[in-house]
Amino acid sequence: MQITPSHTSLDSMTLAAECLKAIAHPVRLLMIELLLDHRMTVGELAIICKTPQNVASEHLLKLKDRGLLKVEREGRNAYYSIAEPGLRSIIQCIQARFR
Amino acid sequence: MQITPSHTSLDSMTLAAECLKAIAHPVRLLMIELLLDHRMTVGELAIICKTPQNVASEHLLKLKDRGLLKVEREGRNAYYSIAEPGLRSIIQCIQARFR
DNA sequence: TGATTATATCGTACATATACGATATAATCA
DNA sequence: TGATTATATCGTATATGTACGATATAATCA
Repeated sequence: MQITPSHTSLDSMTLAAECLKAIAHPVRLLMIELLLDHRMTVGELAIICKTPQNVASEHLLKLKDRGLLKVEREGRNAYYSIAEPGLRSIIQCIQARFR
Repeated sequence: MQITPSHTSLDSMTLAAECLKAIAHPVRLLMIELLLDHRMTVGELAIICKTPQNVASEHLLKLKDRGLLKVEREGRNAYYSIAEPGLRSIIQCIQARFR
């Protein structure tokens, strides 16, 4: 009988915690929720989330750096979209609890 | 057609973000995962999570203060258990992605 | 080319989170 | 009662996160 969790257990918890920390911000949650519908530019997200352009950009880069979002550049626009499919189910859980 | 999200949208995102922040820590994630099976004392959780007693206590109090855990005192033991049922589905999503 | 637009980056001030050691509280035991 | 055990709390040093203003980069337009 195993009582003490394996090392991989705490390791995977660390990975999961890093992902959750990236999500755990009101603006970033709203961005993810919006991007689950369709890709959007930094400017669009900034306006909808009522946040300055550079702050929106920093939030999006943070999510991208952790592999949760991806970006496609077209001209001077940057379209962000979901890169991590698992986000949908997590957001669904959160919506089920907080709406 | 509504483009700008309602105030309640950002408000509910703030609530959700606070909950996620509370969860977003390797030790607290592991604690929640363990408590989904059955209640445990501070000391048991501290040993299993390989963390000092006072640190474990602080993590548990943080989760309790946000309504995610509850505590039952019996003698000099404090048994913590899940208070927020929605935790189970969130942890399941995380396990599905990070195991 | 110069102006405008979209996005990214940088430095920084401030807040929050975390871990730690020491100690307090409170129940139980010898 | 005094010692032990389980838990909680406190002060603090350090790290991390966040927002902001200013500015850089890079594409497009007149």
